[in-house]
Amino acid sequence: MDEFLNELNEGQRAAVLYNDGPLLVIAGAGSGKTRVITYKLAYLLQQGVSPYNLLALTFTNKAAREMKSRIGQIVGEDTARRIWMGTFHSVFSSILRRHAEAIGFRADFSIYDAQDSGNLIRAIIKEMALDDKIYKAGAIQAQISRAKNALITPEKYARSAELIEHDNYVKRPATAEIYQTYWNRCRTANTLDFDDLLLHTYTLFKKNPEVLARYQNQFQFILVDEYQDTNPVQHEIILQLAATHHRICVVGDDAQSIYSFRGATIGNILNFQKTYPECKLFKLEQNYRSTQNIVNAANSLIKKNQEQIAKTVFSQKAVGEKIAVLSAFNDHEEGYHVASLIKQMQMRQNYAFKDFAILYRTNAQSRIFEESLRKLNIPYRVYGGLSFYQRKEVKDVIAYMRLIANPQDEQALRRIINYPTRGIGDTTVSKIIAAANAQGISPWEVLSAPAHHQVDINQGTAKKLADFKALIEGFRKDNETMNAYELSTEIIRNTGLIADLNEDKSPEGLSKVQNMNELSNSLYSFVSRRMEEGNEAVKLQDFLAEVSLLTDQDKETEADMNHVVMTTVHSAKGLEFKNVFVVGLEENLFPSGRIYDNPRELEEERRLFYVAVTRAEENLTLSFAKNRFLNGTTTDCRPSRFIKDIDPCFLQLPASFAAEKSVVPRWMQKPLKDEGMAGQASDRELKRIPTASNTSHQSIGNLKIGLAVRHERFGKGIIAELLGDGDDAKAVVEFDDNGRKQLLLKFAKFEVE
DNA sequence: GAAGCCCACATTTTT
DNA sequence: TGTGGGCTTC
Repeated sequence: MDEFLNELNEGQRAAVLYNDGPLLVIAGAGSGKTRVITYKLAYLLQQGVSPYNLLALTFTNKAAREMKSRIGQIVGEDTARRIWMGTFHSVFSSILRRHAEAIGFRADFSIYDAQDSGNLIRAIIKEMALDDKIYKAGAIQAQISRAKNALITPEKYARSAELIEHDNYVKRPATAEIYQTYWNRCRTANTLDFDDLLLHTYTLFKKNPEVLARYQNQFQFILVDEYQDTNPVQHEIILQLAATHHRICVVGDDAQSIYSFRGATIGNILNFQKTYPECKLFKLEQNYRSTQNIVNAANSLIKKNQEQIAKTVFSQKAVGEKIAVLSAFNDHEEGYHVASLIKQMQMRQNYAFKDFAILYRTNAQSRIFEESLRKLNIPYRVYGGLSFYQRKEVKDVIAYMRLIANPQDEQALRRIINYPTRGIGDTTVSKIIAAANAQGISPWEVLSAPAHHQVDINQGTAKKLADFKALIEGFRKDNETMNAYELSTEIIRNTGLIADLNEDKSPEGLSKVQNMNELSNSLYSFVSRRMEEGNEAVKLQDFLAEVSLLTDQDKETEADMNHVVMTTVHSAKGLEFKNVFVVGLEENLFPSGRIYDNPRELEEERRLFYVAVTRAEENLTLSFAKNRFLNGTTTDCRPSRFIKDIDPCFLQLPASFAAEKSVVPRWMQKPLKDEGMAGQASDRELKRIPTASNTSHQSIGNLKIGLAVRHERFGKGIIAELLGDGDDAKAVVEFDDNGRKQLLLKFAKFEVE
């Protein structure tokens, strides 16, 4: 049964077998980190440790789930399921629910997501009559989050000379007061935000030694994944829990620390050996993912950073191809190059579409690649952007659930008190909130008995409030007997939510209905899964506890997907692809233009690029454009310094690509402003051909007259005419439902049916 | 209360 | 360019 240990290399095995004290496992990119973690936990279980005594913290629910299932294959599902494994937030939120009273909350507290926090902060700024041009909600929110991550409560904040000075300096002296108000309001609303889940855990342990002792005793062995991305509170909680036995294993790669903007401190991993002087260090340096060229190029790149733990990552795979560098005249050409290369490699080298990824620094860059891929009929999927759980229609349903579970929830109340419309306007809501604030109670309490709380409203409004209250109370009653799925069905039907959406016949409206159905399905599977696991009554509260901490990353991926993946480098962490295109490698884009000359941030950007480079297994292509349309204007761009950071012996500017460039269809190019610009373009083999406007064509690119297309807004249609060239190229489409429209190809959002 | 208009704004986002 | 928020108007 120990044979799984044979599947490990020497370094991995050593890291798995050592469990007598603190250990730091530095796991280079592609070095089999997950394997080490899963085998270590499996090994401990085999050694007779109870799953109940193991705590494993991951950064996504998905990672936890995958690891559990792999451990399950070695030691059995039942055992694996009992391990305390999950994200910091999910593990500690369940601990907090057990001890909610100790921190002054009730066990049914709700969780504010970033949007809820932002809305509340915006409301507070408004209530305090501060200038929202100076007091930007986002900036205040970030400041509060930073404070919480650094264990600074509002009281501490107000006492910190340094912080006060900082706020005065940035002309936001009221920040401390906003923080305090925000804190109080969360308390009244019986809600915690993401940062609170950690900060209150820390406080719970600090103020209640007997509670801490219980968990110290329970968690005999603690393992933390992605340690390079932990923040100070997380680090402190780990120290608290491991204080008695020091059986703590942290795993990570300092070279892949890319979340400092969210409070992560690379110092946690860099200084781990100082925190625990008796700590053993294990380095996993063999990369099983990428060719030698890619690994060596990545090494040469990361060497430019100062802050790092020395390591020598190596690959024993083939030397492989050199890293291709593509230069494009502009962003559109870059899109075309990448798309046509993908098509070419897919056809000639037998790659599947899912073997390709396009990675960029900012989400906004995806659009042009979408256009280019669509034009070449390449299936793709864009990851990132607005997540499922952040969609309005989904959040609305969840807001009802939250209010039912916890009527004090101010943000949930605000969201739905007048949606669907029931005649309770802003004036009334403001009165209620003002009264609630004045009396230090929740808006729900005021709303429940307006007359008793000095709210001056007319009879009509009072009736409407009473009806709303009755609606929610009715659901609360249902919640006593129904399971989460049944109740959600009631909510969707009886509030008029679905009726409201059904009014909207536009494609957007349809997709909202679909999303609501998807949410309903997810409730159904949640309830059935929990019942299979032996729970009898699966309540709304159970679903909420989980759903508040879910992200799109946690959604199951379709098994039969075969599409090019497009995503930001941040979200690509942990993924791997045979062929990777890292695009937009220009100064002020990657590295971001916002870092100015801050060397720390430059190093983080470089690590980000390192993450991008190390996603590739076989082929890596870097591309940049000389001109790019950014924030509403065309700007000149220079190639990123990061390209020069890679030792040139691993790079290649292949001449063969030059031939491709002349094939760029004119309608994919941006028009050149004048001959001078055209001259600049000539070295890119981009010939300018005088454009005749509105010439009729039989076909442009893959578009032909008579072809069926589907437009995002206008629906299905047939191409009737193709006109013009370059930027002026248009398709005249006869839509089934919307008649004849002339669409500029440059912008047109349609795909070939 | 909803639609329409104007203006400011524009990294990254595992929870 | 595009989006989201706030304000105006009916």
